[in-house]
Amino acid sequence: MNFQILDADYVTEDTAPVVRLFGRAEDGKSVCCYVPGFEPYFYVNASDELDLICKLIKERFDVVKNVEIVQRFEPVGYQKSKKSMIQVTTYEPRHVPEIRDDILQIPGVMEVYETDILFRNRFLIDRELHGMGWVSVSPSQEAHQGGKIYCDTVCLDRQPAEVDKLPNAPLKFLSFDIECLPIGGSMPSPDESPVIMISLTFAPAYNGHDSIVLVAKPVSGAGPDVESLQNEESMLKRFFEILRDYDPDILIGYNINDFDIPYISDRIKFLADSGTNINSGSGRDGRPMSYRKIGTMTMISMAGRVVVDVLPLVRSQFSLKRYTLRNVAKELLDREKLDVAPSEMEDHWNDEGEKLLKFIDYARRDSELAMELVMKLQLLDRYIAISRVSGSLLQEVIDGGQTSMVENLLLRECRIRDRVIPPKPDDNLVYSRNKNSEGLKGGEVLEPKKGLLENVVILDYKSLYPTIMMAHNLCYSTVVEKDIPGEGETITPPSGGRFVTADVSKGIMPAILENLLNRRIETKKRMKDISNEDEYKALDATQLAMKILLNSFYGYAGYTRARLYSLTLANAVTSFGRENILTTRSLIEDTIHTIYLKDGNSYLQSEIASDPLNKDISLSVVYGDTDSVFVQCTGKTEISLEDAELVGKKISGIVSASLPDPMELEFESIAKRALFIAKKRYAIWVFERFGDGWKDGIKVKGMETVRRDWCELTSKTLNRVLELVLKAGEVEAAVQHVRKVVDSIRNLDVTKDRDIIDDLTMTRMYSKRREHYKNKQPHITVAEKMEQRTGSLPPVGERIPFVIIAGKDLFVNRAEDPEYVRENNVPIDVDYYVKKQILPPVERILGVFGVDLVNLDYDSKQTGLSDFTAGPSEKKIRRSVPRTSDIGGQPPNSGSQSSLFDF
DNA sequence: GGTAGTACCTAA
DNA sequence: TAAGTTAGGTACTACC
Repeated sequence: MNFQILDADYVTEDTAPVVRLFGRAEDGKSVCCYVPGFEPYFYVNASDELDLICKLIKERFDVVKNVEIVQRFEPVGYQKSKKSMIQVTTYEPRHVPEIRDDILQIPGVMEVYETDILFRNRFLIDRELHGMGWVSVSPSQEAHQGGKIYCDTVCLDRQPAEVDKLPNAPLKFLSFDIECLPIGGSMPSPDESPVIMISLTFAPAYNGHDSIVLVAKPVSGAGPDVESLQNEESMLKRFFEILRDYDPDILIGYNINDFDIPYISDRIKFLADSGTNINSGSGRDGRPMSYRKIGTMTMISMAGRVVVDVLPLVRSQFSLKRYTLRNVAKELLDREKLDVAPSEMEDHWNDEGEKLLKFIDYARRDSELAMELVMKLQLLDRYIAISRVSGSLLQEVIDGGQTSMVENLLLRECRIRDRVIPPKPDDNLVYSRNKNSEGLKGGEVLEPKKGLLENVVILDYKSLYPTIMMAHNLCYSTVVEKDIPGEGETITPPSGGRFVTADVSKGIMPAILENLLNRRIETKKRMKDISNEDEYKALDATQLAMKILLNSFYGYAGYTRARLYSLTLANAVTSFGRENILTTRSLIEDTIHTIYLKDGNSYLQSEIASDPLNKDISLSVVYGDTDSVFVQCTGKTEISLEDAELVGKKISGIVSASLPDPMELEFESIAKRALFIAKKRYAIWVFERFGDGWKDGIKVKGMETVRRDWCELTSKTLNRVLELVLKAGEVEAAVQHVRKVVDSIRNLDVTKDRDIIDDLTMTRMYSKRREHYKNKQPHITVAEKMEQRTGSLPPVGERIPFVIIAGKDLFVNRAEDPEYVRENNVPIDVDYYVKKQILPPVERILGVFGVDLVNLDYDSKQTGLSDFTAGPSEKKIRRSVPRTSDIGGQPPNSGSQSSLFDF
């Protein structure tokens, strides 16, 4: 039988650990496989007298089952040979952390290694199994008789082996959402407010239901997808009954980690304290779900299943102004969330008819939306692929950061190469690392040639940092710290330090990266001749996972909480990167200099005889950031996209040939027009190959249109300006447009059109606890105002919307909650929006063309606009445009979404 | 009026 | 048992 590993843990039977692998089989059955015979261990590094220390450990600690002297490399530094170390095996996994500190106290003991690897991970790593990987268990084994297990199949196997299989098992997804009845309209609390409804959405369907809403009171006139229960107690019981019966692999919800799951858990505890016991068993081992608060995060665990809170996933993958389910559903699914306002809940709940039915349907929508987000946006595919490639369990990949996956890969490769890994650094070590961490320098950003440019070829380095590590054999295992290699056997990066060459000793990290890179290329190749859509998607997710993993190693090396932290290594990588982009620039400008085009081919001067019919194009690097170069092409005649493409490919070929393998400068795209405002701020009209033709679009980087702390009005106005300037070259039309916008704001009657508030709303993240703010911030003032009004402060991490209202006070004090402004007809600070939100960003763009700011605004007391003049750098030209003239081409937006500013 | 310090968000 | 990294622009405020 084959099944896919969803989760793993262990139980103790007769003082010996037995690993449990939970999963879903090909035939759809859920499986729990018991694996006995795997033992916990760790390493001890001591000076001399290993035999004596072995004996001491064995005598002193009765939880030690065995000690053995083994040969291993130390974690960091090039070493010519392995070292004798002690491998200590204990009876139970918990014994490892129990004795490690005492062992460190033994005279002669210097370090302990791998003392904090979770047992389930230790098992997966050593047996070369992977999260979400397929394993085969032989059919001959007897069923295991352990505990109360909610699985279709319970089996026993000492040696489950991984099998190669791409598609996922027929996984079952259950999405849920709870509704609580707030007492007096305030935030519900588990020891006061009952859970009144639970909505469930199933994929695939459960007994013919796609969704069910459980209601904790009698309901009449509801459809078949509503289950009415007598009271809260029987509803909660029913919820867990369905959960166990449906037996989902993935439990989904929106904000369930921080709300629904802790709420249910606490509510059950509260009910139990008042004498009502509910079987809340929900894991595959029949135990309840549990949660722990770690810092600001809540960690959920449920044996055998994976808990997926959609909120953090959406947060990390989409840049949105707000992450309420309402806004996310609207932005990403184009779906409306249905809501009963908290103040009306009680009224709806106490109703017997239509209002109650409406409430029920509204509740249903929430679990449907969470499910839809996961399915339609394929939110899990990438995590499943990362789990399979890195080996970490899916739950860890979803909850954790890059650390767990990088460490998982490192542990696997190091184990094969007999190299041990240190434990996570303690607070003191982290502190001392942080103190010195100013020593890590990053990428090089070239000063852009500001202004409007034409024919800019864009090239970038493919996976720059990973390829640098491979090319120069940069690794923890190659850095020279302990043993001294021979003459000429080392590489010295621009940042200093020394690394042995791959000929002397191939680095572990370069090996991992090379493997990932090659597999990614192979996966991409396979994608080309595959017609099955699911398989294509799985391969695509796999190649993306490999890309993510490739790019995670550099950051890990410079991360102060990493087990393996090396400033020398991280600095080596970035210093090669900086050197590289600078060399690339001079190679392009000084060595290549000009490219000659003839009959659809490109040549260097040395490759071609001078001929007046040739098209010569001279090159200039106008911008570059870390791994990219923007090359402006100038010629005596018009340069076509095809010409620019030839140039780009020629540059790519020449530069790549000059680089060590596998570094590669890739031709990316062509900017027909490009506008550079500052470092990290530009807009380009970009063309990319699309089959035989070209696909074009405007790409904006860093400017206000892509920033969430500017209002929508700014984005819309700026986008229009950029489009006019870049695509049509129509500066005048752009000026005209801005005037029209300014005019509209100046004449705004906010009391009449309250929808405009949406366009004037800015958002900022409430990023740290209030007491840590040294200065007042607009969004924090709003958060405080909201606290006064509703009694609760928004949680840290939430994005807070605000508008600026009229008044004489300081800016920060005039920030106000948009909802409050809408409801109370609070006047908006029109002048702020014109002078601070529209004009400065617009001027940064139009200033390039000599348009002066004063000509874009007029004082509200004046009746009209004066003519505007060119700026000091340009010739004075009259570019007056009648205010009433039409812009043309862009019909005004109509329909319910329209706004005053959609010109 | 210039400038230092804080905060935020983005590029890579 | 929380968390990959640095570079860089812009706005606001307090302060000289």
